[in-house]
Amino acid sequence: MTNSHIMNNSQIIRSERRRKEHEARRRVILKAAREVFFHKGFMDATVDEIAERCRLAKGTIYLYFGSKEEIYISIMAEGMKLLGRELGRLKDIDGGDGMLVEHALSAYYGFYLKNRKYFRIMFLSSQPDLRARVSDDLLKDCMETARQCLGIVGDLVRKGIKRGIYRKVDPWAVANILWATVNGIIMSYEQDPVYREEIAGIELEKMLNEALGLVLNGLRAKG
Amino acid sequence: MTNSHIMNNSQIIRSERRRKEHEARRRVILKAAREVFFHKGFMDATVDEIAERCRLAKGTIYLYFGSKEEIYISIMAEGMKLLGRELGRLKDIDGGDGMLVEHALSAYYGFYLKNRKYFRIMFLSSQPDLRARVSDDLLKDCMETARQCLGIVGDLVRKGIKRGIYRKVDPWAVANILWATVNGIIMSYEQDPVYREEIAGIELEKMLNEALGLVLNGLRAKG
DNA sequence: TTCATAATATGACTGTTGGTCATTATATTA
DNA sequence: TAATATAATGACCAACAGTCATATTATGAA
Repeated sequence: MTNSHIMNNSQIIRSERRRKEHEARRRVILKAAREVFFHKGFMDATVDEIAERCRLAKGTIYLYFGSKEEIYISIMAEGMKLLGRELGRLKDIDGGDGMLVEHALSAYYGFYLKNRKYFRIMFLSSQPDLRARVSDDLLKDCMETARQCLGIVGDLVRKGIKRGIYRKVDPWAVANILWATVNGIIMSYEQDPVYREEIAGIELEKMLNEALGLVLNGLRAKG
Repeated sequence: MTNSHIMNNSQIIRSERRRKEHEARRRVILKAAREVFFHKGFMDATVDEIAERCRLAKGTIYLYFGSKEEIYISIMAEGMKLLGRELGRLKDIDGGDGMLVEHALSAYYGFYLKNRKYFRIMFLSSQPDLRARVSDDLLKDCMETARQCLGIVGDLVRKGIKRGIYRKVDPWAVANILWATVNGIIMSYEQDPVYREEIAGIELEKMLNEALGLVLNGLRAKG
């Protein structure tokens, strides 16, 4: 008696292969989508162009993703994981040179320079009408990655407090504030680089450093 | 001999009336658009619905605005002028109580509570594909208003430096940093209030206060 | 008042695009 | 080899931004 729910060995192998093929297709689609979205932005990109670029029919795309928005946010999820890996390297920084949060900012800024385009997605992802067309699972996944990134920054702050470099603050709150500050400044500059330089008259890197300086000054334990 | 370029008195009066009627129509359209955009967001709103709401034909809308995006950003421009007026009240605060930047944050937060929806537009307006469909004049107008708002904050910082409350910093840079910080934090919370509370576990107002506290601590002259 | 002309408004129409689904092609298993 | 399950296709549909030929209204002269 064979129960339809129980698979034999070769069936397991096969279904495993299926899963991998499915993953591979997904990646192929995402690669094409990344190129198109990075080049055109969400609004001007079309699913047809993504399909064309990876030589699949449009219908096939929708076998792998629920909506244009779902593809878009999946790319953001990728980007956040990339950032997470970069920040992960900071885990065993010990702050012996008195620098802790500085390394986090530096890593984040480095990531920005190499992966500017992901930030556009991040900023657009705050729009509720876009989020409405993205699955809860994917959104949760993004949030979890964000939480991990924030956790790394928070740990650095915690380390600094233990070492007496920083005042006794809520590391978690400070991590969130640092994160938001940097994003806010980057958003200001993304807004429109031309006008922005006119308005602020200060280069992004200098502005970030000034901001960090200010916050750090407030953060540092009084000598 | 009458030159077609020269108008007599009644013609001038009439053309003046025309101009006012044109302005009035614009306002009517903007009011309807604001309602629709605030309710549905940019992507889910339709120009047809805006037209319906102000009882005009769609074609008429396009006599007054160049694109859906132009309407959207016009609403943002309105919002920024509103904010400018709120901040304008701070101009003759003298800081006798040792509070300067605090008032700016308080005013900005108050504006946010009353006019949340404008922030969604602000965050979306950083997308280049959207900006591409907005006239340069309108974008310049927005930037000018932003500059004025920042100027007010910058003046408060300058005042604080003169009074010896704050360290000698670049008031303009600090104004930009404060502005960006608050926007960054608000964006974090707009991202998704539910998840965000889960992640940060801290209320927006508390977070803003902590951020201000940190920055102010770095800003304050050492007693 | 009447008619000609200019200014303004209209909504049917067009092209584009996100998403669907009946059909076709391919792989698997008996 | 035939039957069945799985995956891919692209013609099709509905929705929507934006257009433009036509209709309506206001203006000014006679």
